[in-house]
Amino acid sequence: MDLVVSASHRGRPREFCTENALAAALAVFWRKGYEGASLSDLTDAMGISRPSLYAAFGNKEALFRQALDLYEREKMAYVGEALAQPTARGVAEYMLMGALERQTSVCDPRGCLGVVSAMQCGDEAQAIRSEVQARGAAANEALIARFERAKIDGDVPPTADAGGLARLLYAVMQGLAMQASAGATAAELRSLVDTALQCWPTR
Amino acid sequence: MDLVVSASHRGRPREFCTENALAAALAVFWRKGYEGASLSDLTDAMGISRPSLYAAFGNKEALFRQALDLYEREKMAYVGEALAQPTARGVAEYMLMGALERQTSVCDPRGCLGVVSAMQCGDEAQAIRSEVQARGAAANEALIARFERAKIDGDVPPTADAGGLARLLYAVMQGLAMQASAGATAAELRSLVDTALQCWPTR
DNA sequence: CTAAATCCATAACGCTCGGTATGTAAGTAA
DNA sequence: TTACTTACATACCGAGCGTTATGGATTTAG
Repeated sequence: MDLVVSASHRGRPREFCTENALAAALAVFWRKGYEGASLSDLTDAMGISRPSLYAAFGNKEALFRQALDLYEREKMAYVGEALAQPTARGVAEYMLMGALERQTSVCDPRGCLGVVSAMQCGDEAQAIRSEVQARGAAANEALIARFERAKIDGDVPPTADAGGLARLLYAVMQGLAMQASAGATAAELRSLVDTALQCWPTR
Repeated sequence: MDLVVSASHRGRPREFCTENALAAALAVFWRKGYEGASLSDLTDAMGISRPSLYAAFGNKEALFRQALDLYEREKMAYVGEALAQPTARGVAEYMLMGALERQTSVCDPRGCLGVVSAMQCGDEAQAIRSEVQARGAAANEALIARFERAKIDGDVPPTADAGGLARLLYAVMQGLAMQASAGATAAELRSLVDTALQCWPTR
């Protein structure tokens, strides 16, 4: 049990940047999903060999989890900002506009890593599926809590269903991601978001 | 080129019912998606051997298409009925209630065969993905046309965006299917649908 | 300079995949 | 019965999967 974690670089130093490699892996998972991304796809995009991948990241599942962390940290930051908006409508606006901006970005893949990976049903990927679904459920819970608070704030009518509003908003965002990855144009996605915001209550 | 299609059963008759076998295959595809369903999964559920499957249905892709036809014919019939409703709100109500009923059925798998299969990204399954997306796009176009007519009927305000309404409704249904296959309870799905209908314009 | 440690490259492992060749059983038509 | 047609059962194919064993290259520690 060697617990020496000293950063003294003994032995040959690695020849690639793990952060860049992880970003490349994220792009592959994002485009193809967890099971759709083969190790050859990953190593090709990362520019490293299979043993290097296993030495640096553990295995495919661990690599995916790290890519998912990076994705949430860098690409889903707007969700946290949305929850901090002062009104329920502001939350919905920030969420939908953030999602629209993300889905119409020209440099990132279409679709949502969480959405595409949560739909994978392979027998072996059940753990991944559960993990992604758990993270989505946590975000949904945060949305519900935010709308509950909005009821107290008088921000939405006290008869409103906070859980229903949260799940509806979440469903629209999931559908937005699906239609984006199905090839909808930016104008079509924008019309979807605009209409959703026109329909959103308590303007 | 033997064009004799006479139903004279020459040779050994097959020992299984193709309709039952196709229904069993549909259940497997529905639960696991196109790529997630292996030939072993399919033959086990259908109770037939691999060569029998290929003789009766062609190959895995052809089998999926036939299962998809069966699915649309038997499980998505409510979409056509929805489009025939007299008002735009009636269309939305019928669509969402039909989807809710489907997703909360106790005898069928959760989720939507189209949704789960459209998210498969494997290199080989691109044709399947395109096929499913094309069918979804056709349904979306029908929805758009229906809401355009609703504008003429004075059913929705003339300033409304028919395309936006159609894509929004479609997105809510996609999100509903996703949350259903992610394990949401019937009550949660019902709250989603109820809230969506409360938000729907021109009540 | 030697020894230990760490990384890279190649190739292989066992497994599952979709699809098929082969031989036999079961039915009809003469 | 005899010939022919069709379906079933078994076993196999080549390819791709995630993972790892092996050996050489490159660095630091003593």
